[in-house]
Amino acid sequence: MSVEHIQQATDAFRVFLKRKDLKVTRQREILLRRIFQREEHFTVETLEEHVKGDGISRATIYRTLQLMRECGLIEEVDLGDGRRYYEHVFGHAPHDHLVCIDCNKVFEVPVGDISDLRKRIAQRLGFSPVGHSLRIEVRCEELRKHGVCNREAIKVL
Amino acid sequence: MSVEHIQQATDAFRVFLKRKDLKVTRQREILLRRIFQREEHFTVETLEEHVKGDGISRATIYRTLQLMRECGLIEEVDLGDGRRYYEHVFGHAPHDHLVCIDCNKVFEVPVGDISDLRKRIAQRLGFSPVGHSLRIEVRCEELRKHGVCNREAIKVL
DNA sequence: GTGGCTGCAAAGGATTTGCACTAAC
DNA sequence: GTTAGTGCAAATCCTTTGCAGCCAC
Repeated sequence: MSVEHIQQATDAFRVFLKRKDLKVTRQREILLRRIFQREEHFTVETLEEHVKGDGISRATIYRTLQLMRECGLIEEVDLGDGRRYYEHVFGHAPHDHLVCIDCNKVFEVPVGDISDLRKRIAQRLGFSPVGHSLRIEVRCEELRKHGVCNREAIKVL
Repeated sequence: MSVEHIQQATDAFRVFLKRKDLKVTRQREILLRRIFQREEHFTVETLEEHVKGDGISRATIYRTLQLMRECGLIEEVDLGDGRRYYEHVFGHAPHDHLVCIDCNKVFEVPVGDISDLRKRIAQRLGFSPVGHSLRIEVRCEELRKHGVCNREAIKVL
């Protein structure tokens, strides 16, 4: 994650907070930095790991993630295992997820053609699309045949 | 839901159970019938409502839904509110969901073009697709402009 | 100083699990 | 009869909330 993107996110969050008469606190700044420094996909649990030692409670993590979502800095991701995953939005192109149900690896694919598709689908019903979440489930052929999968996940959780 | 589809589902479930040396119980048969008779989208909670009086515990519902999922009779649906929804698979064409973030109505749209798309995406990475989940978020223009939405949801939860 | 923020611990809600009893085969 | 299934209640997991003290502004 580039320094500029972290800065961009930090600024956006500060502006958002000010506009809502909310405060820029130590905890909020640290969480934002950690999220944009280290992680692509994360859960509350992994994030808590990564701020261990910074003295930030889980309650604050939940509350802060909520704010960042409202601010549009992070998004919820459905990876199909029931857990709540997030990813930050700056610094990587929008993408969808391909999840292997054999080896559980997660691959990211550019949104590409789905943009047109979702627009067509929404317009057919008279709506304007504002977002989408697409998860494609796949199986490794290698795994099925030889019991191993050598394919590297583009992003491993 | 047509009688033939209920029969088809019942048979499939029985075969599945036998093959795994599991038992065809009163509870499993009732749950299957209720699911295929009445509901398109449902949660454990609504299902529990619909078998009230049949003496089936919540634990059994959870355990049975798990089996039906393995059997391929029902699927989990992501409607984006964190709750776990299911839908049965027989008797209606595969479809995706379009969720209005203004009025919370849910519309179903035929899978159509996404089949090709997901195949292309999966094959680009060397996988075979086995399923997908697509949720498109939209806003009602009417609601935004006039504070009301007269559009009928194709399937309301 | 004021009003929002935080940590803590308790509460909530959904789902899972251990166990003794019951039912399917 | 044997083996799995069920109901119940307890346990677990994740998330939210109430409150007293703390910190940004």
